[in-house]
Amino acid sequence: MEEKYIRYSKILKVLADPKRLRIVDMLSCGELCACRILEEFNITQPTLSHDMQILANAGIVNTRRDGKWAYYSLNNENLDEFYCGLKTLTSNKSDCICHKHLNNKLK
Amino acid sequence: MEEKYIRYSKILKVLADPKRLRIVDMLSCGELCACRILEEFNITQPTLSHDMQILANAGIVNTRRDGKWAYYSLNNENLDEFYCGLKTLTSNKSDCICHKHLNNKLK
DNA sequence: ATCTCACATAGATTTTTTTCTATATGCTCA
DNA sequence: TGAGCATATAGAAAAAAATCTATGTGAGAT
Repeated sequence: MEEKYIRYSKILKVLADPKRLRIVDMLSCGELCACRILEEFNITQPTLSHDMQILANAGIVNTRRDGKWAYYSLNNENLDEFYCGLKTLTSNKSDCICHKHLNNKLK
Repeated sequence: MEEKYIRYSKILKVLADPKRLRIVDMLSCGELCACRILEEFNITQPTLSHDMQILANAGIVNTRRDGKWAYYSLNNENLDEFYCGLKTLTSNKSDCICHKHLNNKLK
């Protein structure tokens, strides 16, 4: 199996969970503290910690430690690259919104 | 949990498998017969059949039966909607490549 | 220094997913 | 009609993921 399918499927797997998806949505408008995220879910703290690690390992979120608090934010660069690449992968090549966007940028 | 997260995560889960992702890539340039897809993988026929059902149930591929052959193609309408919605979901709202694209189309 | 609070880690259990073998279905052609 | 082929379904086994309880760690406050 080509490496790119494995790479993309790993990120997809990380996003393929309702609560992780909701976490990403919550972070889409800015950084949040772990305790703030936890408030929104009916899960235990270790479960959230585990999920945040999964998101961080996949390069989807950045982690920042401040004293005893942990702050998370989206890694937008990686996310955009992922979306673009995924769309390219599964679109009829040479007619990709991603390419159009990049081309516009280059003009 | 809001319904939209569940809905998107179901589709993400379906795509979160290297071989299914590769199948989608193979189909991105046109319809293929099941037997043609099977040639590319080291899996048994029932495994492929199962995966194609998963892809079809998620609305990612269309199925067409012709005699004893099964043909599959991408459901591009659903896929585009999915990409767009996912990007919107996880992007800082009001600054979405998807919106820009749609706006351009409308002009 | 020690207590508390926020978070991380370990380990176990349950649930879900993958993928196989065996078999059924249903079409086509001699 | 019956043989052969492509695909689907059933059921089981194995692998992976989710999520809990218990406990560890490290920072800040008293």
